[in-house]
Amino acid sequence: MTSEPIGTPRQRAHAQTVLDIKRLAREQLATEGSSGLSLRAIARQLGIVSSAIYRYVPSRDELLTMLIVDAYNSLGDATETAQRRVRRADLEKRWLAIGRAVRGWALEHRAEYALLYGSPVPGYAAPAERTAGPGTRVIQLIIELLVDTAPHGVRPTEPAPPPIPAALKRDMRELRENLDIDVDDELLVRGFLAWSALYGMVSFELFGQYGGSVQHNAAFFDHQLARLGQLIGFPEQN
Amino acid sequence: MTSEPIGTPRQRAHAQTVLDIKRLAREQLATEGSSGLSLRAIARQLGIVSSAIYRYVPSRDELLTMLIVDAYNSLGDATETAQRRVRRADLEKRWLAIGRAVRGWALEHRAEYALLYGSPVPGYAAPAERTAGPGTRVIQLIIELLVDTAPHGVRPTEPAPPPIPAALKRDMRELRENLDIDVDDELLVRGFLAWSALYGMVSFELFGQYGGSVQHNAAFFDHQLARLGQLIGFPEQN
DNA sequence: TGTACATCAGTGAACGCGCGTTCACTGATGTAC
DNA sequence: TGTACATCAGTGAACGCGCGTTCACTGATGTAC
Repeated sequence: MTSEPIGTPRQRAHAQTVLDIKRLAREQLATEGSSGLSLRAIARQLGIVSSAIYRYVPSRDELLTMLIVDAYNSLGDATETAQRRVRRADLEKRWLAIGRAVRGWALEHRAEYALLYGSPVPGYAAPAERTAGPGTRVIQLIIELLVDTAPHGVRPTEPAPPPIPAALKRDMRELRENLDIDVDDELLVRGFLAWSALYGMVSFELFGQYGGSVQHNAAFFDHQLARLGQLIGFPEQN
Repeated sequence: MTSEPIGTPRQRAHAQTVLDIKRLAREQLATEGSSGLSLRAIARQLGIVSSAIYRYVPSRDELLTMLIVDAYNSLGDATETAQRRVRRADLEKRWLAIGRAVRGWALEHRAEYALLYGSPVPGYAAPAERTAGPGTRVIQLIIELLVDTAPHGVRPTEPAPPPIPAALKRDMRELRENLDIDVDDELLVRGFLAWSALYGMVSFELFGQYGGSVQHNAAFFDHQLARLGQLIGFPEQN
C-alpha cells in the first residue's frame, strides 16, 4: 500500500503522473459525471498539451476502466478494514460493519459510487475480466458472513418465509457449487435480499429519492440495516 | 388519455411534432444515455434544420425535464393500473402488484428508469416543483397500502424488530403530519425498508450487479418481493 | 570517466467530428373583416 | 366570398465552444560500453 517497488526516477515520475491523472479524473467525475470525463480537460489541468496524455493512458475508455477498478478496490478495502475491526465471531456486528462501511464509502465517494452502481455508462462496457474480481469484494464478504453463519443453523422467523421456488433453488445450487461453499438455500436467499436492500438504501439516500422525508439519514440507515441483519438471522451473542 | 381537446390542425400538428421529439429523445436516451441527448440529432432525425427544434422545445434542459416528468407519470400509471386490478382488501396482493409493476415498467423502459433512479445527470437538477408530484406516485401507493394496513394492527414478527430510535421517530411523526395519515412508526419504517429494497432489487437486476449468479430473474424477484411483503406484515386473507 | 545511442516526455498541428443557441429571413397557413 | 394581415414552421448562416486521437518532431534523461 505504501512502499511500491521504487524504480528509476523516471519510472517514479511516470507513476506519479498516472496517479495525478486519475485524481483529476476523479474530480471531473464528481463535477461532470462519467460522460463528461475529458482527457483534454485533464491535460489542461496538468499543464500539458492534450496529446501528451497518451504517454500515460492509452485511451479514454481505458482510463474509465482504471477508475472503475480503483473504485471497486477502494470500496473493497474500506469494507474489509471495517469488518476486520470487529470480532470475527460476532456475526451481527460484522453485518453492521459491512453495511456502514458501504454507506460511509459511498458518501465520501459519491461520484465513484454513481459510476459503479448508478446508470451504466452509455457506449461503454467495463471489461468483465478486469472488474470481476474487484467488483465482487463486498458480496464476497457477505457470503463469507453467510458461510460463518451456516453452522449455527437457519434462524426461524415468524412469519415463516415463503417456500423457495425450484428455479431459484437451481440458481442457488449453482452458486454454491461455483463458490464451493456450504450454505443452504434459505440463508443464501436471505443474504441476497439483504445485499440488494443495502444498496437500495444507499442509492436512495445518495441520489435524493427520499426527498425531505428522511432527515436523520445515519440513524435511519443504521436502524434499517439492523432490521436487515435480523432478516438474515444471526445467532444470539452470549 | 386518448381524446385530447382537438384544437386547430396547426395546433395538432405542433402537438404531434412535440410527441415525435419526445419519442426520438427517448430512443436516444436508450442508446446514448442522458448526457448524449442531443437536440441537433433529434432535428436531423426529424428531417428538420437544427434551429427549427426551438419552435417545439425551449431548451435541452427543458426537454430533459419533460422526459423525466413523462417517465414518472408512465411509471405511476403502470403501477396504479396494476394495483387497480387486484381486490382492494387483499393487501398482500396489492404489494405484489406494485412491486411487479415497478419491475415490469423498468424492464420495458430501461433508459427512463436509469434517468429516474440511476446516477443524477451532472449539471442538471430537475426542478422540484415539477417532479415532486409525478415523482412520488409509487411511494404514495405504498403509503396508501400502509394506511389500509394500519387498522389491522402491526403484525408481530419473531425476532422482534429493534426499537425505533428517537431521531427516526421524529422523522416519521413529521411525515405523518405532512401527509395527514394515521400509520404508526413501526409500519412506516417497515414500508420504507420494503420500498428502498424493492428499488434496490430492480436496479441490481437492470444494471447487471448480480453478474451471472441469478438466472431466473423473474422468479427471484417475485420470491424476494413476497419476503418483503411479509416483512411489512399484511393481515392474513380469509 | 566519457561518449554514443536508445528511450521517453512533451510539443504543435491537424483530422474529423460533435454540440446548444441566436438571428434575420422566407413562405405557407390560418384569421378577421 | 375575397382580401389584408398576423401567426407560425422552417431555413441557413454563424458564434463559440467542446471532444478523442494520430503523427512527425524536438530535446532532455537515462544506459551500455
